[in-house]
Amino acid sequence: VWTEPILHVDMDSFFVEVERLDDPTLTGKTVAVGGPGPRGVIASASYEARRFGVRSAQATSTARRMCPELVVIPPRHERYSEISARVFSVFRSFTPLVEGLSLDEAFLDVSGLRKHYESPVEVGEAVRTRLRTDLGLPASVGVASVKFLAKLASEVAKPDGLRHVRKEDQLAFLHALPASSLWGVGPATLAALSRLGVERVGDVASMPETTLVAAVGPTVGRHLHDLARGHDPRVVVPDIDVKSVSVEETYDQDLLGREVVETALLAHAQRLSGRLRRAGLRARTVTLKVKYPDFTLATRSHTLAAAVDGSRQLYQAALELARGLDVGAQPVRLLGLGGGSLEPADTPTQLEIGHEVEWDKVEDAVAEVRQKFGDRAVGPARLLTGREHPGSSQEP
DNA sequence: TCTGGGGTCCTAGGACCC
DNA sequence: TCTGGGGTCCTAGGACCC
Repeated sequence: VWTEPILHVDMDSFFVEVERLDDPTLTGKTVAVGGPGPRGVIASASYEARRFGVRSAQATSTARRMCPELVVIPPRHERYSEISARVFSVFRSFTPLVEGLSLDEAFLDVSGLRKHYESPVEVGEAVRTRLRTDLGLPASVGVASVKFLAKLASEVAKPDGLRHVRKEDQLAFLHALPASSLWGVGPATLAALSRLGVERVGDVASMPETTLVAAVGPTVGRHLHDLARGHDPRVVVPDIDVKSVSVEETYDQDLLGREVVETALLAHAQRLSGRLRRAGLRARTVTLKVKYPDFTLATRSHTLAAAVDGSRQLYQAALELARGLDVGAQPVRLLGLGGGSLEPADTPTQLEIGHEVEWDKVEDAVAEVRQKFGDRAVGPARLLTGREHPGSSQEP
C-alpha cells in the first residue's frame, strides 16, 4: 500500500478560485485572470471558460473572441501569495517534506505517515478535504511511486479529483500518454522527437538511449530514457531557496528613445528594490532584459563587488547595462530587471560614504510605505504624469 | 490570434588561477 | 620558451515550467 508515497497536489484554476473567495458572485461564471490590455495574456481560466476554448497563455483578445461573456480580472499577485501561504501551511500540517513548485502546487512525501493513515490515497483525500473545508479551495491530487508520475496523475485527476497510479500499472499508464506530457519536453524537444517518429511515451521507451542522446543531447536524452521507464531518482526536497528575483513589463506601446527607457528602468529599479527588501535579500548580479518588437531577446548582466538592494544602486547598474544594448535607437516591447546571486540582507555590508547611509534610510522608509500601499504609492517626481503632478495645472 | 510575468536549469566560451 | 589540465567564476542565450 505504501509503494506509492509521493503526492502531487495542484490547486484547480488557483487565481480564479482566489478571486471567487473574495467575490462569490463570480462563482459559476466564465471568469479568467489575466492582463486586460491589448497585449494581455490569460494566466488562469475557470472551467466554465475553458469549455469555450479559453486557455492560460492565450492572448486575452483571442479569449474574448472565443467567449464574449468572459469576465477578465487583472492579476493580484500579492493576494495569491497570501492565500498560497495558507495552502502550504495545510501541506506542512501533514508532513515537513513539502517541495513547492509554484504558488499553487507542491510535492509531498508522505511515507512517514504510515502509522496515522491506511494509505497515501487516504492522506491525499484528507489534504483535499482540508483545503476545501478550511480554505474553500478545490485541489487535485496525484498519488504515485515517484515525482513525475505523481505530477502526471494530478493532471489526469483534474478538476477536483484524485488519481492513484499503482506501481504495477504505472508503465501502462505512462506509455499511453503523448510524449509532450513528459516533464521537460517543450516545443523544441518535441520537434526533435517527432523527427524520430515518436508520438507516445511508449515510443520513447522503445528508443535506444544513444538515439535519444544523438537527437536531443546527452542531458535531456538520458533524462527522457529514464522517465519513459518510470525511473525518477529525484527526491522531495523541502524549501528550496529562491535563486533570483525579477520584475518585467510588456508595454502597451513600444518604448522609443533612451530617456523613455531610462525612466521605465527607474520604475523597475524601485519595484525590484521593494521586492528584495521585503524578502530580506540583496543581489550581487543585476540582469537587464530587453525584448524588441520582433520578439528577439537580449540580456546583459553584471556582477557587483557587493550585493545591493537599494533602488539607486539597482538603477545605476541598469543604466550601465543599457549602454551595452541598442535601446534608444530601437523600439522596446519589454523591459525586465532582475537580481541574482542572492544573499540574506542581514549579511553586513560596508557603507562607503556618509550620505549613502542617509539615502539608505530614505529608501527604507519608501520601501515601508510601498509595502503598505503598493508599489506605485511612492516614487520620484520624475515618474509623475502631468495630471498627478501637484500644481501642474497652474502652469502657464 | 498574436503572443505575460515570474521563475529554474543547462550550455558554451572566455577569463583567471593553480 | 612553450606548454598541460583542472577548477571556478562570469556572461549570454535558450529551453522549459506554471
